[in-house]
Amino acid sequence: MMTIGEVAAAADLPTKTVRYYADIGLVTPGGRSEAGYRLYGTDELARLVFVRRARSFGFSVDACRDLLGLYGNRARSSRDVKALALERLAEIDARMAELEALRAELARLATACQGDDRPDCPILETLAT
Amino acid sequence: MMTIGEVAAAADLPTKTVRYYADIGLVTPGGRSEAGYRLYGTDELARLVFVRRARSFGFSVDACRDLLGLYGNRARSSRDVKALALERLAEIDARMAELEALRAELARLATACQGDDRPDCPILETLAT
DNA sequence: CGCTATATTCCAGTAACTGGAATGTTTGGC
DNA sequence: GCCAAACATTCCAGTTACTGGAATATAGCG
Repeated sequence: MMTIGEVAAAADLPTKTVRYYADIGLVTPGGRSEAGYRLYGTDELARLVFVRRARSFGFSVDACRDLLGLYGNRARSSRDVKALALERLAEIDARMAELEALRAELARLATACQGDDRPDCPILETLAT
Repeated sequence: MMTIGEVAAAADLPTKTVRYYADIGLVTPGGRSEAGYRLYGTDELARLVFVRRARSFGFSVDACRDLLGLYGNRARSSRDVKALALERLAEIDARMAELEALRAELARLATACQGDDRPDCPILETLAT
């Protein structure tokens, strides 16, 4: 059994985050010491690492909850996992399209702007009208 | 002079948002009615529209504050405006690169996943190890 | 006058933590 | 055996940019 600091180091997560995950019931400690310290086993460590990876893929904490459920379910179907991944993929695509449009317009404006001492600026003009 | 509802409609912003902008000192009303109602003139309306546009370009509220300062400053240099735009552009680029990498990896995993009744799933395996 | 729409302030919640304070526990050295 | 350092606990507040709702006051119309 590891204390929170040990498991946090092992999972490469801030201690604060591990405590937060415990608070919201995402990854709860295996038990508590007599003094009330959270104690984690290798199971919980694996779950913490799993969550860190899933979060790095941009899955929300709620999606991580779902993924963890599937992770720990031997009777799962890969269909359900794939569905979550495709959902996240769609989110990414939507966001990228949005950013791309924004980027193009902003780049156009920045190019049109002289960027000198004078006050005239197509960027401000566009925002104003 | 317009009441908050009127100016919000004219600026195409929720009333709540206009009040919020007043609270944080981003766009303050020109004055108050005897009863304490916020009153806005065409100047403030223009500023609200300006902020809505800048926000839609993804500028943070703080960046909007800077942009508004330049907008209302006849002695500004377009260099300063352009700098803010380029900064935002760099943010967008960074975010897009991040999303692109994420998307590629996630798409790879999703493709490798059968998505059937069986539990075997390379997505979960990747997250777990 | 009364009804309805609109205004006010204040409080709480969102997402996912992060920082800090006040306090309790464990551990290692001397 | 004691003390200090390191680590743990809980709780509160702050972050971003709003949004929803409650309790209350005002305005405009018939």
